[in-house]
Amino acid sequence: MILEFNDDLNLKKIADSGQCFRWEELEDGSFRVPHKDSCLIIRKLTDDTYELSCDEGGYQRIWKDYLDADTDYRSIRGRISKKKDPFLYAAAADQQGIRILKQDPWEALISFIISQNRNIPAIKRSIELLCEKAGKKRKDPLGRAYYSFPGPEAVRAMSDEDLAGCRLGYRDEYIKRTAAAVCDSSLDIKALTECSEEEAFDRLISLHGVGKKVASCVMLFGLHFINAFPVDVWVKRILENEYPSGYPMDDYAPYNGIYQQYMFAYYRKLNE
DNA sequence: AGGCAGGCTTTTA
DNA sequence: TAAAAGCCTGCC
Repeated sequence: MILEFNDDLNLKKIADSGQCFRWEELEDGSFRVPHKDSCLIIRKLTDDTYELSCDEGGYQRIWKDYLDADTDYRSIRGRISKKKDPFLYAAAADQQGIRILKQDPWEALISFIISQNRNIPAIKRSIELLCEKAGKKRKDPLGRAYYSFPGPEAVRAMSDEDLAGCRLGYRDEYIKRTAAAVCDSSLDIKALTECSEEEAFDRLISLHGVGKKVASCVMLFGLHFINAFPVDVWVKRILENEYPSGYPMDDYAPYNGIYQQYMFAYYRKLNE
């Protein structure tokens, strides 16, 4: 189908933003986007039209929500004052096109446990290995093979050898225990989306291997609490270097997560 | 209570 | 060799 889309949407920027790790750019500039049991091929045609491999029904049912299409990112960017906050203003201008995807919470949880203390290429590699070893082999809309993200049972059933083959290092124990916690319902993933922000945070950090940073990422990218504000090494530097007298977190509620993402992507680019 | 040091696997640059 | 979208334990 051809999709008319008049708000911010830059596929390349989203793919590089560090919020998702399995988007793949194809030769023609389109992107392969796996999500749950589905896979979308999406390509930009003009400023506000895109070619999608799904039909209208599939878009309404799956991808509209995944792309957070009902949120007006342009107006959220428009709330930033150039005068009061030139750094954030510059970041948002440069990173215009980023959206916060509504990813699968389980995938976000495992992905961000894997992410700790590693750079993005290494994260992508481990996740790809995990999918190859425990996911299901599927075909994308172009008929090419890819692997789905394995569910909790599939991860729990992995042999130590297969898990070690994902090059997770000390994190393999975290992954194993988290999969077990979800399987035996000591963590109810589905309930997380329905509880308060505070409650969701508390439940997440109670997991072995999940601290404040990873929990915040799961909240922002998996549970779509767009006010969650993950502080990693880059954001820490931003707060120290650009906001020595304090960051106006309260003024930016409830959009702190979106603004964090602009700053994160922008600052990384500046320091590459 | 809350902060700090050291260790942890592996990859990347 | 240092750093990487950190967390855990132990210590104060």
